[in-house]
Amino acid sequence: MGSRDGGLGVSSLHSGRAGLGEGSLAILERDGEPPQAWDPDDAKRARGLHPGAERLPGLYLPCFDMLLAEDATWLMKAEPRKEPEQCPVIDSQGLGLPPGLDAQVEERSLEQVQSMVVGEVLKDIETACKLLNINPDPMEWNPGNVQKWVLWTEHLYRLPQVGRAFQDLSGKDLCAMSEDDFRQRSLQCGDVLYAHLDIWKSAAWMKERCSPSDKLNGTEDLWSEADSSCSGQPIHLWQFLRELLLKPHSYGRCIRWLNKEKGIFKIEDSAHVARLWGIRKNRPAMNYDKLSRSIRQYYKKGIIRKPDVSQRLVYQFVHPV
DNA sequence: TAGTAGGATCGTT
DNA sequence: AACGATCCTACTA
Repeated sequence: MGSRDGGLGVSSLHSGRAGLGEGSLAILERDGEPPQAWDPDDAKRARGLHPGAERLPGLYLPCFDMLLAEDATWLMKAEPRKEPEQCPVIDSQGLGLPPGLDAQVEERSLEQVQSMVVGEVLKDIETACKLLNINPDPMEWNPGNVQKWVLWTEHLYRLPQVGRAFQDLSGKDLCAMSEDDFRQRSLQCGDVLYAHLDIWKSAAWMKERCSPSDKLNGTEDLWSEADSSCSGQPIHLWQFLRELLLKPHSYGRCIRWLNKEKGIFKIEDSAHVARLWGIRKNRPAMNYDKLSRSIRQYYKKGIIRKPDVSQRLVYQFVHPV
């Protein structure tokens, strides 16, 4: 699968920008804010479905252009294709550099941003794999994995519920579906799910390119951990909570540190955390009542306790990292 | 009303 | 046996 068009529908990847913009890239766009609630108009604007509508200034990053780069060493020398002036972070105006140098500085800075962005995307996928216990490559998913991924994405980005629209589909089926197929199954968020799946497909495609021969490549580390955890032991609740806490830009809306050094955290959205745990454990009936009972079992095991000053929905890891 | 605490029981690994 | 899910009663903010 060495060619660009090899097997994963790469030619469709450019439509994936919307997913990036609403997901992992949100950290760059919104400075640490967690993903925003789904808004059909936003989604359509970002996807350019309204040709006349302006894109929000600085929101577009040519991530997928980079994922498509011929050279797998793109992390070091990816070439920006267009619109560098739209980069949200870089502003070399006013540095007083000559025009040529100015453009070079801008390009180098853009490369750094691109590397950061792709790195974040890969880390997010790695975390999701760990939390969901699924393979990073959608082609490997069984129908249960697909269902998990759909549910997870739906809850993480607060999309409208798709119900059983994607039931009984394998990962291969899913990957073979067009954007229109997605829309037919879910009118409201089929296109957004399609965009998110595109990101996963691209990441798996990159992994395919970078391994197994290129072990020294920087992206390899990102995946090896995910691989080991996917095939490993069932995750414990306290590990699950810790994973969520380590990704504040994705999960900060439902759980966050109050004092990371002391291991004190607060569950901001008890129902949401319980739902995510339920998805992870294939327990649709999971709720906070049951989840909190499990947390309380940790008291006597010395894993989690209530802080000295007890507060509602606030717990403390006995042994902070 | 929602969260807290902990006993009891059951299923899975 | 460990772990967590489920159901329960009593209590609390």
